[in-house]
Amino acid sequence: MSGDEYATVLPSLRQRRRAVAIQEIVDAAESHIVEHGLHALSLRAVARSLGMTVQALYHYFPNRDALITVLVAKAYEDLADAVTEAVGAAADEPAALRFMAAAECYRRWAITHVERFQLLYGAPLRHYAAPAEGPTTPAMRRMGEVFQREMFDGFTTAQLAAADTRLLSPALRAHLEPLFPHGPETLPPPATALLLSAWGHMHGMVVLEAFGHTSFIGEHQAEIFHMAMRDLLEDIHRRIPAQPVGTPAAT
Amino acid sequence: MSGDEYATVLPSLRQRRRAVAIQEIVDAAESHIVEHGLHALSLRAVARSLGMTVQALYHYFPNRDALITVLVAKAYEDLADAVTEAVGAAADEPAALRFMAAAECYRRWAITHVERFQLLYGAPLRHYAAPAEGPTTPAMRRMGEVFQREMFDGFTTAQLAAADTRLLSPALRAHLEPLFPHGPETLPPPATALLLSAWGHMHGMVVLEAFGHTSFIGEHQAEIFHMAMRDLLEDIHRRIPAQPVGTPAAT
DNA sequence: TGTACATCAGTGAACGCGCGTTCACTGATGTAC
DNA sequence: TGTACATCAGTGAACGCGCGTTCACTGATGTAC
Repeated sequence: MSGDEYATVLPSLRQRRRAVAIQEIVDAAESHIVEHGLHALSLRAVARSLGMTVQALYHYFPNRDALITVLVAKAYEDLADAVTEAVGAAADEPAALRFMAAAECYRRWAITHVERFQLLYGAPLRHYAAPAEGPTTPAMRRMGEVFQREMFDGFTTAQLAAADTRLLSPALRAHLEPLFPHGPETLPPPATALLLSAWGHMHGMVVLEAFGHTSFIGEHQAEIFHMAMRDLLEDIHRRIPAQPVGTPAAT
Repeated sequence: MSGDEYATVLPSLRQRRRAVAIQEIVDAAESHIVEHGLHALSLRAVARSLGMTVQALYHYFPNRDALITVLVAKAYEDLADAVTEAVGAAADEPAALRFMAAAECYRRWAITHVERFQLLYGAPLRHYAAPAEGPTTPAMRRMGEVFQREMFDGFTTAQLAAADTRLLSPALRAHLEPLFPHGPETLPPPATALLLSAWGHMHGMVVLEAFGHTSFIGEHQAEIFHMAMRDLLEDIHRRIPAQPVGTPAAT
């Protein structure tokens, strides 16, 4: 191995400083959002809180939207990480409890990071248009797969394919079919529909609470959410037909 | 009746002009939101589209927030009106269909008026803080009562009070008890919890669709929403115990 | 190892923009007598 | 009915603000020979 090759592997002083600087900018931007609200986010504000001039930021991000794109991506990652970790921490529990842990974590993350949650699920930003990167971001997909796994744990693909969601139109079936490839298997359309409904349910309760529309419930939000999620899981399981005798269930 | 009293009843020319002007300003603001997005709303923009100077607006609204407050209130009213009307149009149908009509209408209004829906349920606006006017605005309450009526149609208060939502903590029961006075009766806490869960479910699916987070489903959003709402109603009814023999059901 | 050149991080100065809000003023509408 | 005054809708001019972005420049870091 020659020195040249080292050069391509070991980052130079400049490269390391650059990485650090980018990290600092992103961190400062997040702190600024948390402290002053999403609407107050601007390149100038970030530069100010770093003790730099605005122009310097243009060495790291070509424009404001590029910074926001990074913030959005990171927020998705952090949320997905939190949910994944919550499920991991409950790995020894039954699937129902793992699902509850994931849901509670989704809620807690949203409540704790309202501003960043807003960044993800509030109204689209001022002039910012997210770069279309396929149906969902990788992080969203990751999180979706966690919920999918815990919600449908113990059911075979055949069972899921037979889940009662009344007449799924053939067109809808065909559309959902390829959406969720998941390891070797595919999530059958009826289960995809149930998953979307469940996501909507969870997300709706969380978004109403996080954005202050259910403040009249006061401190009992957690309890109502918990109850709703437990019922949700139960109702979904009720819509999946029982295991035909002799067929082994998936893990 | 003297002329003086007429004067207090019949609006003067100035008063009529003023009413018209206010109406025009509000309309222009709404059009502007629809055409240029919520983020672009400003007094100057509204004045511009009316061919006025900004300062003139200050004769009608003390500041920007006052205009926004009116827009928010009107959006709530319009949404509640739409839902009420949709239910009215299905007055002859069974309650389940009336509920579906209400839900579909909620969704349709949100999709059709994304920007105004954003005004209500997106992230809170820039520096705007809604004037706290009790737990909910009258319009929200009105809409809530419509959903409540159709969801729980045919069940007695006693039945609703016995709805299965597992252990509602005594504190939560006590908190929910006085929240929804409704005619002579009160909505029992378990039913309130179910109503909130249902609202979250409906709202979540709508908000995800309206803000573009489920675009990968394409044109089948309506079908999935419909299915989810039908299942929701069924599941909620399943959680309300059957009528004890001999007790007449409420209408 | 030293030297010439390229790359990069940062600054100072400036651009043009749209914003909410205030002030002093004019002319029309309304009111008291 | 006419007159004096008060109220109100609107304008012109201006305020100070924060914003994204560009340009020309300096000094430090990296690279080729």
